[in-house]
Amino acid sequence: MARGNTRQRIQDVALELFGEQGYEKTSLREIAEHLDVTKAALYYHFKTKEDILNSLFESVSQPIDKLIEWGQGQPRSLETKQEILRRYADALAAAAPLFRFMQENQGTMRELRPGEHFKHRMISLVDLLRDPDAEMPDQVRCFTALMAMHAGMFALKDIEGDPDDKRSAILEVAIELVTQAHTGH
Amino acid sequence: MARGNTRQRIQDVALELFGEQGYEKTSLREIAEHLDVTKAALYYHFKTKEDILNSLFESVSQPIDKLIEWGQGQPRSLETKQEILRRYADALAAAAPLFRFMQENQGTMRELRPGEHFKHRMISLVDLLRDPDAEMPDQVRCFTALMAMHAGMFALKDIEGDPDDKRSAILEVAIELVTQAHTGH
Amino acid sequence: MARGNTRQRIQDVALELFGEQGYEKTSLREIAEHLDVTKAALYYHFKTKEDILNSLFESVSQPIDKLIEWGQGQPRSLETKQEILRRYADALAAAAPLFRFMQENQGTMRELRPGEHFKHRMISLVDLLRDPDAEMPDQVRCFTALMAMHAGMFALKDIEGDPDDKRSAILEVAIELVTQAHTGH
Amino acid sequence: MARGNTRQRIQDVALELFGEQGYEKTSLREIAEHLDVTKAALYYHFKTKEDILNSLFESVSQPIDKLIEWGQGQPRSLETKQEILRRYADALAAAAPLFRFMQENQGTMRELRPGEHFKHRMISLVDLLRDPDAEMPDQVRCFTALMAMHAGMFALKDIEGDPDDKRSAILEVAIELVTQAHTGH
DNA sequence: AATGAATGAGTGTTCATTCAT
DNA sequence: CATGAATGAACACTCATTCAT
Repeated sequence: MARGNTRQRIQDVALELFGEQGYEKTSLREIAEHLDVTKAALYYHFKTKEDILNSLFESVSQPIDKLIEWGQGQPRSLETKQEILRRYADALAAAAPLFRFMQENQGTMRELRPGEHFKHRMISLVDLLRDPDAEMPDQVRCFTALMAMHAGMFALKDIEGDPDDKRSAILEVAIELVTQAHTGH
Repeated sequence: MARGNTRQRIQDVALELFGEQGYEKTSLREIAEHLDVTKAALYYHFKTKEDILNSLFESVSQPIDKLIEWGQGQPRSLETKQEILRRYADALAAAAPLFRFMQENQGTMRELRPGEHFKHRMISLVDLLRDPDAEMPDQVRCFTALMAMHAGMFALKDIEGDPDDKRSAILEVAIELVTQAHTGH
Repeated sequence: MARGNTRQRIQDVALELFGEQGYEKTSLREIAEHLDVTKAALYYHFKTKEDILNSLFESVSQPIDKLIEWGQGQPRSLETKQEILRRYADALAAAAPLFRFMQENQGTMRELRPGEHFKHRMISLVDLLRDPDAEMPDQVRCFTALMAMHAGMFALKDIEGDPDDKRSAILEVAIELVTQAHTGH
Repeated sequence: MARGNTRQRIQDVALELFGEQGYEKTSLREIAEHLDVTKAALYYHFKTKEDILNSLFESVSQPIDKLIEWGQGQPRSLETKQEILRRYADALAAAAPLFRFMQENQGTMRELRPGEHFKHRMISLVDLLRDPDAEMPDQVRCFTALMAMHAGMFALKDIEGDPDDKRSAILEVAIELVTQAHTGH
């Protein structure tokens, strides 16, 4: 009945519940019940609750790390910056539930390992977009471009319209912001 | 020893701890210990833990409600929209710790009363800024303007620079976004 | 506004709530709220919660004590026994809520002072009705006569019929039982 | 050390303590201490405190339900009614502690599930004994017959005599009451 | 690969009671 | 005659975690 996919199923259910209710408010009992196994079974697959959370980030970390690596190897041109945003939008869409979770649990993330890592990645990303010698408003534009993508992906439900339209509109605005920052107004 | 300021002190400590550790991870025991009173004393002043949180929002709700009311009484001109952003920036600065808390506990807020209220207020605010018949990217610009102010106020610590500079840069970018949306490119 | 009747009002509300919810499940907070005073006010009028309960029994003790005294001064005739039942029925009706409370809180009563007292009174009453040398079934009849009056007064709600009819029917059955016991079949 | 009998032991101790002190006044801590386990262990076996109580009633419900069912399939003759009382006496004796608990916690029972159930069973039982068209005193006799058995089983400690004698005397009186009701005086 | 049974530390909440004012 | 403020002890319940089987 139960094959070697239990680990994966735990991750799926955990992501779903963490996203719906938050990390703290989701208990291992709940996860276990959703899977129709005992709590102890979870401990066969993961050492702690935090470990389950950590594991969820492993899959999403790699694409972003690669994106950063790629960006660092490119010329700091406008085209590069725009491409970074496009690729980041794809990464966001590919791991939407996890980003949604992070968005809603920023506080919890702050004191967890993956939170630290993610923060560093975000800083690296912003650093690829901004020019450290530019005026403050241009710095803010780059920063805002990323923030807007995060927030927009999930909080735009309250505005009517086709989801794909929204997503491409967000990307358009983000690119515009970075372009303004790059060209200097 | 016991003066009439205990209620206020509870609110102060609660805001501080909720902000630092999140609502769920902050226990009433902790709050009580910080105040050197017993947990039961908290219950003399507030009916539940959630009640403490609710009370924190009462002070911040009024200014925003007034701002919305003011905006609804104004012509939907560019000047009005810019003034709304300026006033909102002030409200944000005046209740910074609470906004920071909300930013980091979005998930928790979602299922609490003040969260619901706040969401409605945000929608009302966006509605004052955007033109419902405009293109999607313009809608996104208005939405982004507000989001940027929220996120920027707290997450900009990782970029060096004078806090006041940052704040005014954020406001500048937000105003710019709304201006673009208003003028139609 | 509040005159010297607060003590009485506390007793009234306490009797009502103790009866509805039981002694243990009724908190002083509840009583105070019903009266629109603070808990502390209750302590001005009564030393403890148990004290409130005790005070409720004072008014009902006297009539029963007098009944017992009266019975002990009478010849142990059938007429006397029947008259005891009649008078007891009146006492029961006069303090119905309190008897109802006792009926439903026998366990709690057992370990409280008034419970002890009441038990002694009941034994004295049975002793007035029964002949200690009679056969066991006759003893049981006398005992049952009293029990029936207690239980019947409150538990007969589930049978349709006029309350007065029920009460007089109960008394009739009780008298019959005691008569059978007295005459020896 | 840990065998599969813990659930049963919890029930045993709970019945004992609920009976001695009442349901409300018995804490889970106490039960746990009597068993030398932690409170949390109780929650492995039962979902709530009320659940422990409910479980105690499961064993006693069945015999009474069967008795009612049996009675409903019999002719409404005097013999049937007498047999019902006899069988009910046996059920009472078999689950004496639980009935004693109910007797002393009528108030608590009133608002609990098993209390509701039990009340319905009692009504069904009385309905098997009484003739709904009979005079009120005859109805009362049937009702009293059952009440007497309940009360008598536990409250007769205060009269000297052999317990078995008492029990059979109670049954005798109960049968007599129902017989009078059936024959019409 | 998983369960059954349990734990220790904690949670939010309620209670009867006290006492200075 | 009463309140405002507080306490200490308890309560039902939940949690992440452990470990023998």
